[in-house]
Amino acid sequence: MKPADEQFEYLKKGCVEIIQEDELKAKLARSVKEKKPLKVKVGFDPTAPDIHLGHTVILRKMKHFQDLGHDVVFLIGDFTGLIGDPSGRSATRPTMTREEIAKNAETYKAQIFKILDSKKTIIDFNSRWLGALTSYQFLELSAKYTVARILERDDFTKRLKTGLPISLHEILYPLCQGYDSVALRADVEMGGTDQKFNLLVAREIQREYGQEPQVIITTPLLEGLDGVEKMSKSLGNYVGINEQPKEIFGKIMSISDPLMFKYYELLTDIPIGQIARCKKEAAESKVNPRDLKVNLAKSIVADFWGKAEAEKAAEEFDRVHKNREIPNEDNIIKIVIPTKSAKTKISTQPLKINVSDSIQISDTSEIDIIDILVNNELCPSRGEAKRLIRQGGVHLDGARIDDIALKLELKPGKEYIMKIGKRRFYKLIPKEMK
RNA sequence: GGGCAGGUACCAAAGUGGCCAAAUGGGGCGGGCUGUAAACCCGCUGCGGGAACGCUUCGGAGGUUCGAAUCCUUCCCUGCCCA
Repeated sequence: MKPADEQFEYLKKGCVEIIQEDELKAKLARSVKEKKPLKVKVGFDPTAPDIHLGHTVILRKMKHFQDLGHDVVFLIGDFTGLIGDPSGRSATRPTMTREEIAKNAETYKAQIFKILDSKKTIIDFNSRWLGALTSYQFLELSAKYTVARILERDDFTKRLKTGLPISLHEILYPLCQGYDSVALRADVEMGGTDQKFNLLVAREIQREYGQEPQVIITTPLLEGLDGVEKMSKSLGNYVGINEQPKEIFGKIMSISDPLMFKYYELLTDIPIGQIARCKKEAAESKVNPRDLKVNLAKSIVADFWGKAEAEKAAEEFDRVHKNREIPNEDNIIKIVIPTKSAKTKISTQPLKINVSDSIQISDTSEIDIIDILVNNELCPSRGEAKRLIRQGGVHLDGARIDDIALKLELKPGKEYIMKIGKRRFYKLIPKEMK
């Protein structure tokens, strides 16, 4: 094990706040002396098994603890998730079954080990102890804190002021999270800066239960693609780490220039000094910001998919967006269009084929363009399909389609490339049916 | 328990008997432009038919009316004040 002060410096990098620094130093020193690893707790919501770049900031920090030989607990808040997170709006959470939770946990595992060490990570569920509390014990827990102190929370105060509802169970949320730390005997808990309140409550709760309070470490919140809100799945401004390379690449390319530098800081290992230099050169037009963004996108894709995939994604992006060409074969979704030869007599009944092949067969081999769009779920409704065509968003083999009543005559054996919008490509494959 | 204010489309928010499929903003989508899926500009944004039109929408259920998001009854939900 490394000396305590060395560990401290390593861990401090990239954190927003450590409460208290001295306590962490003391804990590290004791850990070295007694050869006993620290227990580091980080909680995750069971309902969002899509890990995105925002999560990776803290996952990287967890990895650092692992590298230093400490025990990292990846805590899935299946109990707290059920009672609802106060930061969520008013939407009632659907009750999750045990199976769903287990399934989400598996999804987590499949993703987090792209960053964390699977051998060293302890995965736990807080329903294990919170679910086991008797109502008597639960009351006991709620007696440890006061309403006024809970309402100090900025989030609650705001809601109170603006007249938004706060449910009782939301008030209990921080207490439950605090009890997690008691149950785990956590030495350290990490979370985003938005978690600071909950993390602090946990310290109090631990004291109440006669434990040494945990050190809390907050990590920066990553802004989402919009550059305004924090990255979250529900806001749709996120990049999932399980997304396809070209998707990750494209999403990164869509961020604004100022945001790009923040991402450089939080999502790459490039030293701060070098980032500052790039920023300066971009401002002086010595470097094309686009190139910097390409490098960032490549670096992020490479983290999850490797260098080769990153290069491929970059080439693909250029092909489609810079040069306006047709994407690589692998990135075109293939749609089989059933047709029939004009001679064959056929009933007007739609044939039962595979779901994706649900085109209705017409009496001639002509097919309405709108049918193709709607029946294959490329558009949610006929109205929208028409709108799309009217606005010039549909191309077939490079030619813009401008007639909403257009009937296509697709010949079996040939293939057609259909483009919807700027970046959706489909290959239509007519197939003769008996 | 009493009083008051509210519940409108994906979200926020106008609309208080016909001109309301419902202003506006955000979001989303399409087009243009661009180093970019950025910024900016333009357009579209309930469903169905090519438009005229029809159908389903304004918390739920009933009712008044030729006609209701708008009026009445009742129920559910939210906030504030009083107890």
